[in-house]
Amino acid sequence: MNETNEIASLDRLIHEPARLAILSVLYAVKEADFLFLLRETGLTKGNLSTHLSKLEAAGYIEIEKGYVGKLPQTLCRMTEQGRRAFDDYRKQLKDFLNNF
Amino acid sequence: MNETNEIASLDRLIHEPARLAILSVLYAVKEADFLFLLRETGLTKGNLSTHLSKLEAAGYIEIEKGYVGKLPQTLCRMTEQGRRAFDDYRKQLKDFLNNF
DNA sequence: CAAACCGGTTTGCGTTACAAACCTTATATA
DNA sequence: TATATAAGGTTTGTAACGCAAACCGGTTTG
Repeated sequence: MNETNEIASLDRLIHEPARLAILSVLYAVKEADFLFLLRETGLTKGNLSTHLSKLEAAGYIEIEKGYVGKLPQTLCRMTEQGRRAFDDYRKQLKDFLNNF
Repeated sequence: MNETNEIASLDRLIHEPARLAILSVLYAVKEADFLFLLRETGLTKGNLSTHLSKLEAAGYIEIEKGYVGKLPQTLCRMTEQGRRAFDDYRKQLKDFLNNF
């Protein structure tokens, strides 16, 4: 019935600005390492690390740990599930904005 | 420079879905009492009460306590400051969505 | 071989959102 | 007249959260 009410059902995992920033990057590039995300989002390392873990736990991204030369590298990419969730989220937001 | 990065600067007081629901109602009606907001947002009483207090503390809404007959009544309306903040928030969101 | 650096993770802490419990006054019931 | 019950909110308790500082294993530099 009430459109504005549906805002309450927003996916809070995505709604968090830090995660929104991460997902925005991953949505566009399909693969990004930790340091790239760090620069792109402006988050601190600790913060980025925990947000990535949450997104992974939710099944929204995949994390692949490897090495580049002798240095560790954390590679991230969005899953199909993540892509769908992000699409849905943006649609909800768009619908919400259209009420004004 | 980076557009997606700006999502980090979203007003978190407004960004919270419960408060977003409250503000959406108040933006439209200009004056609403506690019980109306309760029905309209679907929040619990405790929750609504604390969110209203936060919005008031931020200067985004005004709260006027009075009586209707012998029953207490809490009347809420958006301030100009709140209206501007809400407008800004929506604009930021809209800009964000336009990146996709 | 110590110090600084790299790529992250974990810890500690203040803040938050939430609903249950509670409060005050008013009305209904027995 | 006691005593539930309801109305309209507020306060309390608690688990989860977001954040940056501190930390960690390994590598390179001085």
